[in-house]
Amino acid sequence: MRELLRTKGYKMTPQRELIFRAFLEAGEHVSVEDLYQRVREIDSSIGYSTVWRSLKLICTVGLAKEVNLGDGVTRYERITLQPHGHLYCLQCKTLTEFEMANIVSLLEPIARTYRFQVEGLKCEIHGLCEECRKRNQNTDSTGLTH
Amino acid sequence: MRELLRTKGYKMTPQRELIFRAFLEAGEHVSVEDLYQRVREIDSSIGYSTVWRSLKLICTVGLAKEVNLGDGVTRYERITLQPHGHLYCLQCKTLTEFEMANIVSLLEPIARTYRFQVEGLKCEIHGLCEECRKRNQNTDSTGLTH
DNA sequence: GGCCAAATGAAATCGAATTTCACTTTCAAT
DNA sequence: ATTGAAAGTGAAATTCGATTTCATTTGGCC
Repeated sequence: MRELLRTKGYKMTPQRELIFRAFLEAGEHVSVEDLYQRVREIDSSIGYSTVWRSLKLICTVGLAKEVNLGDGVTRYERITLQPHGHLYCLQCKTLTEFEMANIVSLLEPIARTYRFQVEGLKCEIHGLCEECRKRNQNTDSTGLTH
Repeated sequence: MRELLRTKGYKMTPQRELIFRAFLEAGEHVSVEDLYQRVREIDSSIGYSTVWRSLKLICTVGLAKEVNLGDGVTRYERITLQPHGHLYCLQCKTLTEFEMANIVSLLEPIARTYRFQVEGLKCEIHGLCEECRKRNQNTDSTGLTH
């Protein structure tokens, strides 16, 4: 880790050490706020902006990327070898990943058709997860709250 | 239009008349700011919040939906019969649509596998469009500015 | 015409993201 | 080990789009 940073001209610090570890140990898809809370349980002197900057840095060195779902909160997820899409529950905000290699092989020809240089592919299914649907049946019948 | 609103309990007003028309005449993918500028060229007394509320209303009555690309600006696009994905140029921010019926037929089984009730499907290709790539060759060699 | 819920516009507020700034720390070159 | 320049830190301030508030006006049904 220290090496990875150094080769790109960044310094290792105790804060980064802690934040990077917390990020890797956290499940997928943490927001700055999520990680900030986790980190401050261990060292409450670490500032929000340091966590924010560290997450940006983690992205810069290629270990993670931002995920934006349109709910106003940016999440960060580790970059994985195989491309995946997201099932996003509009109610509980839970993210589930699904394999999308087969979809990628459809998207790439499309990009080629439009002479587009691909930097990233994204596939999302927004809706209601099984748990939320069950929960809704026991309470109201509308499904969504807004 | 007036009827569509009335049946859902909304009133038609001169402002809405103008904003709705401007939205339909505008190309796809306008932001609130975009539409506000267009509208105020015709009637500069119309407020930003009215434009914002009208776009929300257009979504509510089912004529448009929000598109979020992670660049901090919400765009609105007319709902079309056939599902489409977006080619999003990270440099000039231009959106191009592509047909994705074949991808939808891959996504639906996935949703079913996860017992997910689908509310919306999204497919995006982020990258550089042909124009921007050409433009970059004539200036710098890095490609992206940040 | 008259009512009254809905709509409007300006300004205020919200909240996440990002920047500023004074101070501290890292680390490569002594 | 020392040190100085560059990078990093934390608190607070700022930014900026989205959203709400509120006093006032308006649409459309009686």
